[in-house]
Amino acid sequence: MADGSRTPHAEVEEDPLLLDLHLCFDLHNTARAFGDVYRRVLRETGLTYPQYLVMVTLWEHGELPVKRISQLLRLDSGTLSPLLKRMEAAGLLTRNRSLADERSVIVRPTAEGTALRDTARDVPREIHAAAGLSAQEASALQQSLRRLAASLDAS
Amino acid sequence: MADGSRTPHAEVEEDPLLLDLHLCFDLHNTARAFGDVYRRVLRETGLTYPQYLVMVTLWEHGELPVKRISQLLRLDSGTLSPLLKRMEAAGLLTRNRSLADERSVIVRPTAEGTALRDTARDVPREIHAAAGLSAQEASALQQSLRRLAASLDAS
DNA sequence: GCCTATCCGATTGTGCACAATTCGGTAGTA
DNA sequence: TACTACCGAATTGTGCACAATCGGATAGGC
Repeated sequence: MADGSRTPHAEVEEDPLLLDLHLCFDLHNTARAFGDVYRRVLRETGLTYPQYLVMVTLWEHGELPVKRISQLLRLDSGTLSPLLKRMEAAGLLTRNRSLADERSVIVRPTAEGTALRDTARDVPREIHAAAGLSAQEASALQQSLRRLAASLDAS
Repeated sequence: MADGSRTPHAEVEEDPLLLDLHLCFDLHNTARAFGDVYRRVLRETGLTYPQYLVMVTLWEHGELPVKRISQLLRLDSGTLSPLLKRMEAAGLLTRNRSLADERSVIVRPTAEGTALRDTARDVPREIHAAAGLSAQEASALQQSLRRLAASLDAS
């Protein structure tokens, strides 16, 4: 923000929007707050949050086709293509056409990308600490969010 | 999406990310689902979700300086400036320097912008129906989200 | 072997989020 | 009055989300 108005929930509550907007609005605000925390926590790694998600999937699964990453992270090809190119330029991964199916592009972490896992080791703990939720609270919130998302998707 | 992979929560659950990521991930997915619904519901109005938020504040408050809109909606000037210009070009509002303080720009809905309220009349109800939550459930979820956002902001 | 439907990725264009900077305007102070 | 500190919008640049489209590749039916 260009000024100091990022102060947590100050002016908004005293002058609320119409009631129906609140839920989606709070959802966005919370996502934004998460974004701020991830930005700070990931600063050392040089990754953005979506890029961190990609690295986590590569650390967990090893090489993956773009299509699979898209499914796992629900990221569009229009998002993934330039994102993966930036990460390739940063030396974190390689992109190569599959020999078996030349439509498919296989993404593989480089040694540098794999090594970044050590730098990112504390990220989960720091995020968890910042959220300040118990495992039960987090799980309950997840349940609510998933039910809501399912309902929205189904509508 | 370019293909049919937007199917609600299919492949993700069978092959989960690390546990710590889930909460933020579900948050993003739910925000995305809300985005889809708002896009559909707002299609008739020609507004995007952030633009709808601006119109709602103008319908509620009448004319407002940009700074106030920024505070109410937590939108950055780098976001608001081009957004308001597009809305001005669409004939929904006017932007004029305040006579009292020429640093300030006052945003006013046009007649067309005010009339759009009728077109958007059913938006709250449709969103509520799509979410499928009782008032209690929605309120509880809001509480959780606000507590979480506050904790993240404070960290 | 050929044709067609389908799949996959990349690309293009628009809109939003955030950081950093710029610039004019205002107000407080010497 | 002149100087300075601060304020408010706008701009620039980067990155992500989504829609629409294209072109290459595969597989199935004939």
